[in-house]
Amino acid sequence: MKPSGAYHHGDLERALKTETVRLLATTEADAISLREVARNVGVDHRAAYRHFADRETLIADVAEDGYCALSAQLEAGLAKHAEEGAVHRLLQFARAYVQFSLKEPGYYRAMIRPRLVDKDRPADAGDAALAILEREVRKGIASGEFADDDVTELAVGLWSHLHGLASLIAGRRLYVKPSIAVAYTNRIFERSLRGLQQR
Amino acid sequence: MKPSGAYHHGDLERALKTETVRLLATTEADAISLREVARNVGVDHRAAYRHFADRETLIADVAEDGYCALSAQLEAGLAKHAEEGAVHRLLQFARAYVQFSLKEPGYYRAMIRPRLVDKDRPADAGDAALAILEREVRKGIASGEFADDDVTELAVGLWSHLHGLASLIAGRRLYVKPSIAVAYTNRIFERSLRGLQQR
DNA sequence: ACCTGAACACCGTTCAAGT
DNA sequence: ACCTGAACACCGTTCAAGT
Repeated sequence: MKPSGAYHHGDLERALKTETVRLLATTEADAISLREVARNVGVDHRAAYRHFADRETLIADVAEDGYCALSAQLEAGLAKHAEEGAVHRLLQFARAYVQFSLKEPGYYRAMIRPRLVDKDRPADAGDAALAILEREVRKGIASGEFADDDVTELAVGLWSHLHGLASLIAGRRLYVKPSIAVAYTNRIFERSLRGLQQR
Repeated sequence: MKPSGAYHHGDLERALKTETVRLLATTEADAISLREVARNVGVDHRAAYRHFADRETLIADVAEDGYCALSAQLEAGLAKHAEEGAVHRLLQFARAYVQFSLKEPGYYRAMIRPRLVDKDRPADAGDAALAILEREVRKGIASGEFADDDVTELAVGLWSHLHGLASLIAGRRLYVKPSIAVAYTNRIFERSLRGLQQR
């Protein structure tokens, strides 16, 4: 909190997004207000409109940042398993995804928010993260580990399963002890993955 | 809309829930207000507090009704496949689940809402729907169709996958042409299910 | 029992004005 | 450019009062 009357001097956009993530870590998106975010940053709430079109855009921008961070984590994890087969790499992908959802609940909650409208949106960071998954699935088909089905359909299948698991936990609709959550979800994902394999 | 000044005469609780479902069919939960629901029903917004503790409870009660309706649909579908094996029955389960989410987006949106707190809640209608899935999985293990793993873990795995698929669609984060949505999600679920099978 | 008048402390958002 | 004073039309919720 800053003394009022002073300018924010610095990256207000960054500060507002960071505070939003901080609040989202413990609360759902509809329970936080633009005014509260601005108040906590020490700025009049109308200052936010200089950086974001509206409340929804603020959260959408946070989600975008979150998807970028997730992609980075996914790639970092995969880089450590460069020599492994597709199954191993996808299990690593799942581990990184779930870990991200647990360690960054603020970002994750923004990322899984329902979209209010299906607008003609340009490809976003969420698509980029899904593209990583598609790439790995494609490798698995090329290596003969997976059956030669539609790549997008396979990727969407795995993506939706991870989304389902992590969002049930993030939305408090499924309780899994945090200490075992990664192992638990990985066993489930592993079984799901088995269904893709060549037999 | 009724002329103001008159009593609602009738089941106001039912009327408020029905209107909430109607609004949720096209809008997200945080975009509808208790005042709007009451206004559309032709009643002062404070009348709602006679029936629901607060706005959140209204939506939670709608969700509860939705889970009851879903359970009924699931059982009705399964009843038509009484003689089939567990795999077939679970595919029927998946079809009924996805169909419900598509035909009743208002109920479904209420059902998948994040919980605001993890309170010590009594077993609810959502647990009952999951219990149906557990029962079917148990049958599959008993018949030797599925490997003898932890029943709850297997059921949570399938449940989360259906939830992930249907909620991505309901939340407009995944677009699937409505005409092929059931077939599409069923293929994905079938693959996931394959991972549970004895080999 | 069921409903509302009046009121409170909040929202998101806009416009015109300050530095 | 970046920020705010004043204002508007909304919220959710409570309390005391009407039929």
